[in-house]
Amino acid sequence: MSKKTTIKDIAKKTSLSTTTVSRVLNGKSEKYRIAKTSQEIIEAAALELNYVANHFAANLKSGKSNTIGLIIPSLSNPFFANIASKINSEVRKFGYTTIIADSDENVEIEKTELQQFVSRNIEGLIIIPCGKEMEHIEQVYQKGLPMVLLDRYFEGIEIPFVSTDNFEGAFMAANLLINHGHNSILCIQGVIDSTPNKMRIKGFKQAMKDAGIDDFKVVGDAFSSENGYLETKMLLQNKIRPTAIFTLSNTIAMGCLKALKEENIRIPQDISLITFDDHLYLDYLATPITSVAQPVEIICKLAMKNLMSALSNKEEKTIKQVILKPEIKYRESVSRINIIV
Amino acid sequence: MSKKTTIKDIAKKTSLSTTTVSRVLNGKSEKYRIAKTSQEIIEAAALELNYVANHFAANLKSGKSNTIGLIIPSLSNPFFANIASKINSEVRKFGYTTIIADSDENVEIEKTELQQFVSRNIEGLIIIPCGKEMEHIEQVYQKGLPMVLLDRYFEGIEIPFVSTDNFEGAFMAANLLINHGHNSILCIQGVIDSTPNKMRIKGFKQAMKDAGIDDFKVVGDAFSSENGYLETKMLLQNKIRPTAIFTLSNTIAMGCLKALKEENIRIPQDISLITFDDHLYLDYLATPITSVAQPVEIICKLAMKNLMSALSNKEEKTIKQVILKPEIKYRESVSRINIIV
DNA sequence: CTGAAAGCGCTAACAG
DNA sequence: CTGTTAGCGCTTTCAG
Repeated sequence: MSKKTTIKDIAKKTSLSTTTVSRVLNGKSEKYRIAKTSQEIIEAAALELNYVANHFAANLKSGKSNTIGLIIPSLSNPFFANIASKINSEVRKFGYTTIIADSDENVEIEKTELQQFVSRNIEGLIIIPCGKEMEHIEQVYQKGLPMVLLDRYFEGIEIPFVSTDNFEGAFMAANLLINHGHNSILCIQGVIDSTPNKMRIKGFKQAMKDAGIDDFKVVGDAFSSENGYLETKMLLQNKIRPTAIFTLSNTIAMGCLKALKEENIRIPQDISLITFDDHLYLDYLATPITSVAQPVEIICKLAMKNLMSALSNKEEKTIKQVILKPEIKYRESVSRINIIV
Repeated sequence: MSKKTTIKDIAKKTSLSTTTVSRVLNGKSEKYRIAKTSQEIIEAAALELNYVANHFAANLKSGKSNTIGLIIPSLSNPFFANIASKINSEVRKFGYTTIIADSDENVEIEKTELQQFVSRNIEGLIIIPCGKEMEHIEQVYQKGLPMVLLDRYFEGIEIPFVSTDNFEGAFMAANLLINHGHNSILCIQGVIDSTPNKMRIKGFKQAMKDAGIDDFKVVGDAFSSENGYLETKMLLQNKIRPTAIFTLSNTIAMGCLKALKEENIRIPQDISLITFDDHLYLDYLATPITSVAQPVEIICKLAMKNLMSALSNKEEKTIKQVILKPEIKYRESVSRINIIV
């Protein structure tokens, strides 16, 4: 690898000091009233020598990395990939660069990634925690690093977050099922310890309780299609089946669908399905699936706004925890049942 | 933000030199035969003071960033998000960290991201170019930075790449259509200048030519669902319709599906559909869609192997350009037509 | 087994 | 308008 050009090289070539070169190359010519001619020769030299600033050296001195870190649980989950994409373009708008890390739903990896980020002097952090632990995150937050949690958050601590009203979403979904006459419902959940999951379960159970329904079950333990597949497969071993399934994510629904298809169970004739998280593809399925949609676009924008304000006035640690309302997307996957008494 | 602990702090606290501290903290105790006791007090102190290495300072001196850069055209495209996810975990296996950038299918952003990466002293680069230009990429390559192109590449230059035989894939798809009796075919393409797109078009046209079919058309200009949607909408304005559509990506197919659904056109009764790129969801659609599947897993693994070998022996610039065979996933979206003569 | 000293490339006082 | 000087925090000779 050919050695890189440094400002020193440029200084030598132009017979100016490194300071002047640095100033010109950082757009501070105005501020220091540097001669037009100097500017020109420096810029010409930089171009000719193919100069690329050494970000590390600059950061080491200035302490500004101009970088935002984003940790998400899984890029292969379209729900998160979509968020990553949106955050990325938002961040760019503010003149920062994003570096993305994928924790693979694994706390240990999450911890490593977090350390990586800290050691890279990132200026702000957006995290969708994998949700199993929070100490490591809180510790970094307490050090004063601006941070926003997305989607998954932790209760009872002051880290800012932007999320959806998961209780409400699940409550709405369960009630939709109930109102359609369903009274035997299976709920396939995601990561058990994660706040969104807990809230969803709470909302689900509340609806059951309010309607006086006892015949329900909660199974599963991951926001993955494997989980959805396995749980559905197991369910179908029994002769007695619920009338409806409520999956707590997109990905779980996908696995559930696969199992249902393998067993030739039709939606919604044989079983009804409703899921948390919306996605384009849900509209094109054999039976379009009714979903609880989160306002992803808004979540991302708010998170960024939140983070950027923390970035500009660091002292004032305003606690900003926002919870947005979800919305039901009615499609055709929930059938109306006539209750036989 | 509370000041960070440095090795200096640890040195002071332990009454050892920064050199020794650095060595212990970098796992070089063995190599320098450092006393067990010294190791222990240093490690204890590091833990207590909550030490996190400053990556920039380390890199500035050593020149090793331990980082691989990945540039992809769009994280919101599941095909690429999936690749990002796989690359990310492969890279971790080799003890490196990935930083991901999303060019948003925009060459200008791609150029900026590339500069960002270079200035961050990344050690290797995996790029899925947005495909419109290549000079900036080649320039970085010529400087000696290990690099592999994925999926999209450029012909006639020596940068290593791993891709699919796009000609063959499109040729196979077109022939499948032809063998099913289709003789009026619309092809909706992606980014026109990109090599995969060009090769696919070539394969498609070759098949048409071989079969003596004149009634075909190529439209569109982006690997996006909007493109698929718009082109299909426009198509449906005409009274005369093709018997089959061949979309050159997943995302295009999605948009096409949306338009078809809006106009109540059934697949495959009214029109047949085949698409490049496989995806789980294609199996669960109203009509499961036949696709040309790329061996994504293998592509990612090979790319990494390629990159890692370049990383270990930099002198030997072996040119490694590999093209893998795609595979047709037969599903139900292509109907058999009886030709009326 | 340990340490002193010399920078990596850049920026930021301070000083003209 | 420009330059000198002093580091940022770490690693790496070189020298015990």
